[in-house]
Amino acid sequence: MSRPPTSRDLARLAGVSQATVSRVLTNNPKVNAETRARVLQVLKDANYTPNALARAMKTGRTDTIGVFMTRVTSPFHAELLDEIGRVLSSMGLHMILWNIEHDPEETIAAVVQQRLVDGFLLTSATYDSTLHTMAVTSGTPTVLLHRGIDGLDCDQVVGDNWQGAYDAGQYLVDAGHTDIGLVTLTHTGNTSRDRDLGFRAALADAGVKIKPSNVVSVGVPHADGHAAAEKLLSRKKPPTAIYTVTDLLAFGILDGARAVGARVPDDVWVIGFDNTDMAAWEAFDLTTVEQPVHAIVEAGVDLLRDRITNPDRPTQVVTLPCPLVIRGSTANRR
Amino acid sequence: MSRPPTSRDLARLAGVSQATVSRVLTNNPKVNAETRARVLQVLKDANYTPNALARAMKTGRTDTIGVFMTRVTSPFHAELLDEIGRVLSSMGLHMILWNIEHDPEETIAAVVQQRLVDGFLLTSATYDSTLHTMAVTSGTPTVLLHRGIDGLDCDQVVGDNWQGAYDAGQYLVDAGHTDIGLVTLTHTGNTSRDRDLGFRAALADAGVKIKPSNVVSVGVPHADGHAAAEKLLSRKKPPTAIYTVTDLLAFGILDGARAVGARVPDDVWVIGFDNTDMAAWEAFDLTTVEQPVHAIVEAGVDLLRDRITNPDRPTQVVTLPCPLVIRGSTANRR
DNA sequence: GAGATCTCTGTATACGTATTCATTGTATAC
DNA sequence: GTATACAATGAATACGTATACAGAGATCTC
Repeated sequence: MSRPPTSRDLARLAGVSQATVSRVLTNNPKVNAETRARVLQVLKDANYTPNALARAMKTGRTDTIGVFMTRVTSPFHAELLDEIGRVLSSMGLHMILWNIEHDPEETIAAVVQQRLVDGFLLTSATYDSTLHTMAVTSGTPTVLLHRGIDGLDCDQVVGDNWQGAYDAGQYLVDAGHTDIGLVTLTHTGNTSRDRDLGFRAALADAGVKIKPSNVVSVGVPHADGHAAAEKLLSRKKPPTAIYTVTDLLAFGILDGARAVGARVPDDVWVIGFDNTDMAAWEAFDLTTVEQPVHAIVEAGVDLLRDRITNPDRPTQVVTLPCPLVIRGSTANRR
Repeated sequence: MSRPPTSRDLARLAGVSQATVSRVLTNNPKVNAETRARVLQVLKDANYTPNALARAMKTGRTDTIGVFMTRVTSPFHAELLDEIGRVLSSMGLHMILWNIEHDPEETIAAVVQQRLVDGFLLTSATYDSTLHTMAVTSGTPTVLLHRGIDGLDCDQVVGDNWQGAYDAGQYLVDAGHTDIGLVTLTHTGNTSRDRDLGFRAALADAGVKIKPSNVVSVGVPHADGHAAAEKLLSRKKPPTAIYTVTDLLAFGILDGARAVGARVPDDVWVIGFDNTDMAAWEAFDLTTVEQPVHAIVEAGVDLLRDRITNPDRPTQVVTLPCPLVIRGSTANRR
């Protein structure tokens, strides 16, 4: 129990060379059926598992994927992480998880160089971070998931945030809303940007002006949505609908509405973005734009594995549709 | 860019032997100050990072901790994971995350043997799983976090679930409740068990009987809490308070109450367990027993690191207090 | 029946680092 | 002045695996 048995130990036990044991382990066809059977039996009896480090050092592959994420406690991110774990595991891959908030830049830079992983999944790329460029220039296979970077020569899988936001805007306009609140994020991801721009485009196309005072830029937490709602809804003439760029903010907005006594959807409609599991809870019953988490992760991991085996193929950007999911936080009242 | 530079490459560049470069890297004092400076300069210029695999193979340490968790999307687990990531990262340790639901038993067994990690943090131990025994008998340093196993010879850090539950029960009894619902979990963790037993003990000590029909056993998801609440509250004479063993179930119960038109706390009080961030949201405003996540993780990682450097010290079980946090889902009405 | 082909196995080596051992040069002691 | 300690470095090796290479039988071809 002190030292795990090595392939050499087992070779001795089976009366063959270490090379033959290794051949059995790697399913090398050039090994006699009887020999293979005998070796397999010995391996099984000894409950042997190859040393992953030695194997990785020799083959250059670790069967491990590095995942960079932020704010795991955010419902959408948790769902994304869960899905990534599920998909990687189903392919026999391990996952090392780094949190962009916690891990200092130099740690990340070191990791990118270290070849600890066969590839990276970046889920939280922002324009003011250098992580994605470090990853890409390191030559390690990398896929941007969920958040993309326009023009970056790197595989990317993103939702069609712009179109989803556009649909949400159109839905509000079609329902007759003209005084509409917009709660956006201050940070610089492509998601929040497109979810902002697409929404504005829909309103502009319909000739609906959005008042500057109806636009609030906030941080990511629930409390910020709460504060934004209080600000918007405690005005003399509050907007009749509020759209925001994440479900988490929408939950905050719903809570803020509760706090100031505004009824949803009677007094104000609320629309979020992500369609997290929680959006379907009675407490929120939130109309929201769905992100196809499963499809995004599936496609992303496929791209990554493909690139690992085929590093020189041209990069690819996959965009997946984000359908509007209508629930009780909005209601056709026209 | 194709092949990362090795210590041997840099040794040549610096005009020293590979051994000297290695000594510089490991802060070996037996190296001349000038030589060290020259080597460091070369390392820096080349932007060199040691190959983690080779280093791990030689030293037997990977600076990586394996974390086993389940249902990352559950709010409490997400918070726990986030905290674990923060603490490990602050100590320069990487984290490999496995999900007990997704990863098959044999994968886990292999991992435990592989020496891929310096130690394990198990956060979801249940009595009907064999994971913890596999980990412990493998000889790899292991700490049980959050969920413990009574009598297991293994370091453990858990909240005082029994006492927290007892306090919650006493609080309800003191407020005059006599018809109390209890929503428990069907699975076999020590957490749900103690949160059940402690609560019952408080009621028993106060001479309050708990009707069998008031006890519902469910699975973990929100929907199960929802269903349980509907069942309990749609009776002719529903209980005046419901206590449950996780916040997630409590959220479901609150939503179920909403669904059947029961007002909280006017018609029914609700108490959860965990004090997740969400419990403080207006939508729930949940009275709940706090789990000291930060302290649990901090203590657990300390124990783990201690055991890694000192494998033979006796095992230790740390129990941390779980205070009751009173919010709007209950109100003193006597 | 001799040469050729094929199947199987063992020997030797490499991955990149940390570390033991031996060696050189320098300083110290007498 | 030699003997000894010490500081600094290089050469060699080991971690455990995968694989190129070579060699030994066995089978086949004509």
